[in-house]
Amino acid sequence: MSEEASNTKLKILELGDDFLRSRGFNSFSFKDISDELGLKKAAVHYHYPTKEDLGNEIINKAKERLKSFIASVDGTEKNEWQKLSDFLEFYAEYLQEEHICLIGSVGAEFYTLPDTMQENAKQFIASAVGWLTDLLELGKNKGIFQFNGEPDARALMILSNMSGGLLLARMFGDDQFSKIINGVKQSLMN
Amino acid sequence: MSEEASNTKLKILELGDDFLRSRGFNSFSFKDISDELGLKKAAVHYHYPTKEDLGNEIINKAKERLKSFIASVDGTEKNEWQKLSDFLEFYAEYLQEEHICLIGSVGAEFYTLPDTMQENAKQFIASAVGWLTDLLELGKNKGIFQFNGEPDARALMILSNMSGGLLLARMFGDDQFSKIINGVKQSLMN
DNA sequence: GTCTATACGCTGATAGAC
DNA sequence: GTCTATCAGCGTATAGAC
Repeated sequence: MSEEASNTKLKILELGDDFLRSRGFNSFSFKDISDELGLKKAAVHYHYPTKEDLGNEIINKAKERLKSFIASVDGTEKNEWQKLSDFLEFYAEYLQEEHICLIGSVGAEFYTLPDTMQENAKQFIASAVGWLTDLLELGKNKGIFQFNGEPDARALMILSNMSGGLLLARMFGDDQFSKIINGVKQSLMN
Repeated sequence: MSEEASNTKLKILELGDDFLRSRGFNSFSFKDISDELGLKKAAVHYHYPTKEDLGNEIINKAKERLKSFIASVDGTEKNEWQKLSDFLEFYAEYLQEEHICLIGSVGAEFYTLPDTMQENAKQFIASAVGWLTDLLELGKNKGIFQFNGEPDARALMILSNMSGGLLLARMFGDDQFSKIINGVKQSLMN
């Protein structure tokens, strides 16, 4: 039935997302996906004709995840400090599945990816930078954050801490990522 | 003659290093290398029997580069601030060749790599963390750096800034990396 | 929606001639 | 040291049956 069909499509997408962020785009294949789901490669191609299609849907899904996060946090009474803390936790959760974020997975192979994926990923990450920049600026104006320099430079620093931190955690353990999160928070207090 | 032979071997190594840090380990092939050098795949296999061999030599070369950097800086009158500044510049130079560092390139595909490469990369990056930690500790004790928290947490933060910053620079331009470098310096002054 | 069958180039790797 | 030849397997992708 059509419900199961769309269930397959969703499973493919989720598995693709898993593979992308655990191995990299060029290190998984449609066969990996079909094997894991107990079907044939052709079935995967039915749902996502090309790997580029799948890749873009994975990025689109990440955009939605970010949108959901923002909605879940901006529509509340939380102050800027709590929102930032939630944002950092959003990244920390990746560790549970041994994932890195799209900055790392897409960035490392950036020049090998189809143009549409490069553009799509840029948009996604730019919106994260934008939201974080606004948060930092507002929080600084309110006196909740203390830091020198421009909010957008700080946003880039924090995102590099998150993306780079997830990479380092793979080699040196999750506790190293915790140190980075604590360091980021500390850097906004003093 | 044997000089040209070892020249080929060196060219393969340098090209492999270039490919690894611009595309990723699973996104270049022996054919890419042989094509670029105007020879056949078999010739590449003669110098590096397996891709794993080549990969490990690339990492070994990175170890030497780091060693050279440290030697060039620790054997001088430079103070800790200047050494740190040189270290950050060491990363900034990657931008000229559109490279990322090994934390990014190896980290993103970490679980797909042979065990020997994973171990080798860990060693390399651990030694960078170690040197930077010592530098930060010494500089803090001398009053050259001002920061809260442990030196090793700071070292991880700075390395995540560098590795993540190189990834972000691919998407948003080299000037974004400059902002991060300035931010890192600022974070050690206030 | 999923299957079989097929296409064809690329992959890492080896054997043996020059 | 480099070559030709060859290998088995995998890569993305398509055509057409069920």
